[in-house]
Amino acid sequence: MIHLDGKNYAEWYLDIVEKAGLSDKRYPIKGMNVWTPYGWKIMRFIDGFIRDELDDTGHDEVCFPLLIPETEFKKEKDHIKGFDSEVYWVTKAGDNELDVPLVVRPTSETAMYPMFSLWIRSHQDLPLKIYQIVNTFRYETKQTRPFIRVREIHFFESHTCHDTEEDAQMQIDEDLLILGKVMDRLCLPYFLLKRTDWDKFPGAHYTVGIDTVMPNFRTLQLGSVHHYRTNFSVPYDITYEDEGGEHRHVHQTTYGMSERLLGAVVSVHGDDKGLIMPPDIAPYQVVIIPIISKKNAEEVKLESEKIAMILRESGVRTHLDNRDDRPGSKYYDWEIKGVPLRLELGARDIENGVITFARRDNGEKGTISSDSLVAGVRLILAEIKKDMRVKAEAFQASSVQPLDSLNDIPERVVTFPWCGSRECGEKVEERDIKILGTPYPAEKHDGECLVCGRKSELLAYAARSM
RNA sequence: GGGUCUGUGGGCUAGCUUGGUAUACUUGUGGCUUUGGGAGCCAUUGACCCCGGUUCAAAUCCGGGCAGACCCA
Repeated sequence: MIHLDGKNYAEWYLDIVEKAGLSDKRYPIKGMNVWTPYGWKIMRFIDGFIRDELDDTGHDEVCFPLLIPETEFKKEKDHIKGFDSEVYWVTKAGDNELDVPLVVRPTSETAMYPMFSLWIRSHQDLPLKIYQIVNTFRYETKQTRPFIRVREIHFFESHTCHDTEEDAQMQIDEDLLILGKVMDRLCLPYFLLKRTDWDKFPGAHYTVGIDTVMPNFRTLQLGSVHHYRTNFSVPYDITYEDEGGEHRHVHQTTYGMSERLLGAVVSVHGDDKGLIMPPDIAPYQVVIIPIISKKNAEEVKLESEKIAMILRESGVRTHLDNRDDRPGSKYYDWEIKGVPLRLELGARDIENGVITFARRDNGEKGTISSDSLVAGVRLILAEIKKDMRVKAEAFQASSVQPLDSLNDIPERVVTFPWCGSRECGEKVEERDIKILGTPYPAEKHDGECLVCGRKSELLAYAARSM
């Protein structure tokens, strides 16, 4: 196993992804990997939380076609410019060239919006709130990496239409509440930063990026929330009739996050022994290792089956490792996979009426009384979740440093006063860091621009990004 | 976007300079034995990325493709 530190994080990451069975990257297309069972189970839990939260806030799930006619794709000019260089095209069917080439969706605005214009007629149809969980395709030319930079991207995208800009703005507030709930379950801290004008989503009025810090102090963008105003509804002719009989363009938002969430879970929580899964998304929250000797094989086997059954019936995802193998070997296997809590049951435990436990996150060991098994397990899982969050938050907090001079840029997330001009922003970015944006919601920060010295009210965040 | 390097059983790897029988470890399978932190012994399956060229002969040399890793912008 590779030791994890800031320098060899990339190597560690690839090793863990393979050894934990999250993904098989031997599929013979660059950037397109196979979701293997353990990784897919985790992704399904993440998708499930997103689905629950979106359903609870009145979004409806849909599924749009993968292919988009070139004619629709080209309607919003900034949008095409942003994606032109990285879309896949379908130009042939059988032996025939297609009259209208088809784009394989890099995101679904241009697939959905022609339909929105049919669906929406009156203010009573608003707000329209839909989402889908699908795969999208982008022809990445940079180095690919499982979950973090891929060409086939598993993500969710929600799209909403509103009668007013204010209502659309309220949608963004709701999106951020949903984000908070999902990230709590993943034990992931994050920054919300309003992107610079030259870095916002192609076609957006503004973009809020969701970023988290990786062990090498680079930032990873996990997703984003966009306010489009009427930038798409005008070219796609999405209008509604208001109470007064006037036809108006809708205001739109989108919100999306991808499989990078899993990449972040792996990177932020993992250690030298492998993954550490947050209990909420762990395919197995508890693994039971029977400690068998020749004399008591039957008794230990029966007792461990009983424990597994009790836990399962109480809703704890439990795996009983019955393999004919040494206990130590099993410990290593499940540590790589990051199972939050290990229970061991042997002759000693049965005699004392207890079960031995070992926490994956901090290595702590102890015993739980057999009488209070379920309550004890629940309590420990809750503590693990809390401790994982606290630890990850402390790391993120420690990764941020104020920047005093452009001549000496630490390998950290840096903050500095910024006048907001593109000119000054580009001078900073010439130093090999990317401006991630300014805090969202906006905070007033009085200072003098680090570049030009003019009075400034913005605090900018910048970092090397993945 | 520019450059460097690599591709050998499921995984990792030797061999390549100097062309001729492909190495170790691990995993898998069957058996014996063992079980509170990666046990041991025996048997056994399994590979030279693809296409073309040079040659009596190519894992090895040459060209192209595909895939991967690293460095710089």
